[in-house]
Amino acid sequence: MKKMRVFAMAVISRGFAANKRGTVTSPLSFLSSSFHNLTHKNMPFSPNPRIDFSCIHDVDDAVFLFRQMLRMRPQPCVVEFNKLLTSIVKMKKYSVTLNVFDEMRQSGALVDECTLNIVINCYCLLNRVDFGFAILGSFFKCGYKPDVTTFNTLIKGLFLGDKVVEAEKLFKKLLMLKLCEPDEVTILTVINGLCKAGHTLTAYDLLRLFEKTSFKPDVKTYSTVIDSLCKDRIVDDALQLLAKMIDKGISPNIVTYSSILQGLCNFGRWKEAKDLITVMVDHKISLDAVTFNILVDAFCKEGLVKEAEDVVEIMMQRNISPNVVTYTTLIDGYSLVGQIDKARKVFDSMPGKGLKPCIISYSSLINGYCKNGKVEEAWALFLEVRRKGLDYNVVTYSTMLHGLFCAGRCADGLKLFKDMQDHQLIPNLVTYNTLLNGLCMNKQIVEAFSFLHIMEEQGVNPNITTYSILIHGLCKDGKVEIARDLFNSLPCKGLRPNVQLYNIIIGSLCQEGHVEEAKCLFVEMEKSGCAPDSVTYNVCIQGLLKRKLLAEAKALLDEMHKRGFSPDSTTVSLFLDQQQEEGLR
DNA sequence: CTAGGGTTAG
Repeated sequence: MKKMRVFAMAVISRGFAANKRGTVTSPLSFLSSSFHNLTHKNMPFSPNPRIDFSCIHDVDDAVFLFRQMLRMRPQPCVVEFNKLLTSIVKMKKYSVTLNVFDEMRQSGALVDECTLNIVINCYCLLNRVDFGFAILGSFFKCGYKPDVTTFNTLIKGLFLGDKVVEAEKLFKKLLMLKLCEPDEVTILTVINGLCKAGHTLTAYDLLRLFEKTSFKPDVKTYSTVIDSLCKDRIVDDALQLLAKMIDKGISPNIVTYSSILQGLCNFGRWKEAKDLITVMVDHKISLDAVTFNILVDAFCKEGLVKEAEDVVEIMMQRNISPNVVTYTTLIDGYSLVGQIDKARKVFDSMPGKGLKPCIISYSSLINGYCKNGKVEEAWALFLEVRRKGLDYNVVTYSTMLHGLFCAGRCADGLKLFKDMQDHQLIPNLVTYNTLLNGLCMNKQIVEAFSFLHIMEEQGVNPNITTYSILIHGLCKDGKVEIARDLFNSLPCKGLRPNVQLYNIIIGSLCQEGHVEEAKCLFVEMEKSGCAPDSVTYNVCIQGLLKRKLLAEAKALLDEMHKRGFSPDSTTVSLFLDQQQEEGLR
């Protein structure tokens, strides 16, 4: 039935575009018009039918309409086909778009530069920029020239595929060989690509370079770099760049301000954040849902859920509806502070507000249950995802994996890991670290090391966390010697130990009685610019006390106090035990 | 609404 409706609407809009004024014309009036007018678009059955795309609601509608278009005589022009392809791209069904394109070619329908650019974009979004480049051949075959859109899309595709160097090369080639005239999208694509690849400072330099040329970066480009600087924790540089863009006469918009706001909030610079909001209001930039969600998130991350709720309240007072992201952020916030019942309540309240929990809402609540030791509830939710027809992502799986291992359910964890790959989801670094940690916690060190090799084979590079997990596992298993060797091998792998790792290894060395070596490492970590934290002092003192080295422990305790740290409860009770023993003697 | 672009959640 639905298909019929789609077709009928398409035909109706095709047929009667003419005579909108409704004037009555003499039956003979055509005699007075020229032949040119007879064939013009005012005729009832125009040679270029216009298609009504508003009837497309899902991908099936689009494909159905496409098949109808192929059969129409005269056939709709290429522009109409391009509109159709675009509608499928907007639904993120890139493979379907490519299939439709194939059918177009097989049926002999015309394609133009736009069509080919749409196809290249699909390949890029499917992470197959190589096929995108292959389409360049079609351009030449059809007698078309790739244009600035083509190159912008290919550059984006290279960045998406992590081919940063190649992307830069293509951009340079574009300039040197004058393949096309770069525009503001080109600049943004390159700068954004660099930022997202972690080369914020390169992007920053390039931006400053562009300022001096005729390629003027626009507000989007500035905003991208500002956002990246904020995420790289260099908020002050972001603020400077903000001042510079204003200097150049480019007005920051809501996006620019939101990025800065997020940067300030995330680093606890609340006062400045408040001032920024005042500036925004002065500039008549009204806060939108995204801005409010940033504030909700910032409060939640600080554990200030009450304040986060207040922000939501203010949002509603200002007639800005909290959305799925807002509530998902709250779920995450409540989960973080252990108020899992409140998290659940927020989750359950969503449908009543006309909002459907998305996969991230589920992941957040699953995470909340796992972190609060309620793995059964987490598992029930995990299964519900499938029933609701939502697609799992890597995070959902990694979260559930973490929960299962924490509950000691190793076999289930391994099964889930396999299940994830059966669902075509590719484990990332976080997944592997979760898996390794789970195995190590459950004393399956050998198994963990075998997965270390698998991850390397899969092209997932272990980071310092990966090795910290393994070293921790070895230490807990009493294999301090092997742990130390692995620790010493890290610099060769280009990895620098962090505080957490030093704490693990120093703590284990102390416990095993290698106090001298632990002390050496303590000195070494300070020399390498890695400042000891309160955990470092606690594990060291605890190790010394267990070895009955009371005097040395006391000396370290003094130093700890001088640095503004306090001993934890374990350290304190160990001290008391020791002093009691001393007193008894 | 014929093609390519920046910001929010785990």
